[in-house]
Amino acid sequence: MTYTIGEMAKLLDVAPSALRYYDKEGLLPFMERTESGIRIFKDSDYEILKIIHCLKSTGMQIKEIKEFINLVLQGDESIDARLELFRKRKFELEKQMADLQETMDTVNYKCWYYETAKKAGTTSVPDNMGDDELPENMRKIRAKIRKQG
Amino acid sequence: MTYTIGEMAKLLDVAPSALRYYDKEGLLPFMERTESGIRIFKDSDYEILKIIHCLKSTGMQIKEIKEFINLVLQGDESIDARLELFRKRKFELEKQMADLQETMDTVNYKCWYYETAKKAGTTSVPDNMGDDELPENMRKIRAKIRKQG
DNA sequence: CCTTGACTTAAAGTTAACTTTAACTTCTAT
DNA sequence: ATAGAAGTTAAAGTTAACTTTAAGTCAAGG
Repeated sequence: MTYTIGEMAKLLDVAPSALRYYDKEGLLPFMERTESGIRIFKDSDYEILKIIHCLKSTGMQIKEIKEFINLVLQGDESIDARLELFRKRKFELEKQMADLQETMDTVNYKCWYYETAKKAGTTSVPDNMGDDELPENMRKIRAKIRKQG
Repeated sequence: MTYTIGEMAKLLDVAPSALRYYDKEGLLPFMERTESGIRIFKDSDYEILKIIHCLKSTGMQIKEIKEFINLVLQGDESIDARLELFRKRKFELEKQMADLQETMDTVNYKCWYYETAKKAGTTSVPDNMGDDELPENMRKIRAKIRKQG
């Protein structure tokens, strides 16, 4: 199956200009064209673009992704390097997930804080609660946010 | 307890220039200064900066965070609006976590893929595996990445 | 007193990842 | 045959969130 740039853009929910940009940056080394110069996207290009999206989501930049594409072009001799690359991405992702969980903890605390303030009609109620008055699961996170010199 | 801009920057692991930028953008409405004009950061500023960091992590931009600060300045009458804001951030975070999990699934698939390729010495081994030869937990994700027209 | 490091400002510069524009060509449908 | 949608390029523009620069002031130690 083949696709025009507009069709592929829709499949991936990106702008055609983004796909042209990726092509220009060398991220699509197997791109084919019609005689008249129009890009022909194949299912294999879809797969590459899915991986590009994945790598972008792990925090890699276009330049770094291009280096990965260069590894792909080296064939089987770069299998080790590519495995290492994905293991590193996995490690980065784990950090990102831990960070996001911390953010979620803080947001949950703030939801509790404003729910409590709403019931009381004033933020001074949650503000002045002692540690012993807090729900148990809110104590650790409040301590993290607050600084008492 | 009070801090200079450099001390606060170290506590938060950001550059002093970033704190000046936040101040200029109106994110630190309770900033005090010495007579000679030097910023005095208090523990309450630390807390605000922690919340700014949290909101940034949920994907909010500085402009939007400033609107939140404006709500804070309105006092108790904006409790509802602030609660709604944090509930929305929680919703956004849940989407982000789901996206990150999808990315992790793809990275895990690629780790398996290159481990298999490494053992075989060639990527054509995992490439040509039928669905029935894949580890069970890799099937769904490979189907998601692949497109067969 | 004097040096040195840290603080101040306004304004300009940086960076990544696209997007937009302009001028043009090609494909599709009637 | 022709209109209009969609494709092409190179080059310039956008945006956010800072950072850097330049020129100057302030604070602490010897």
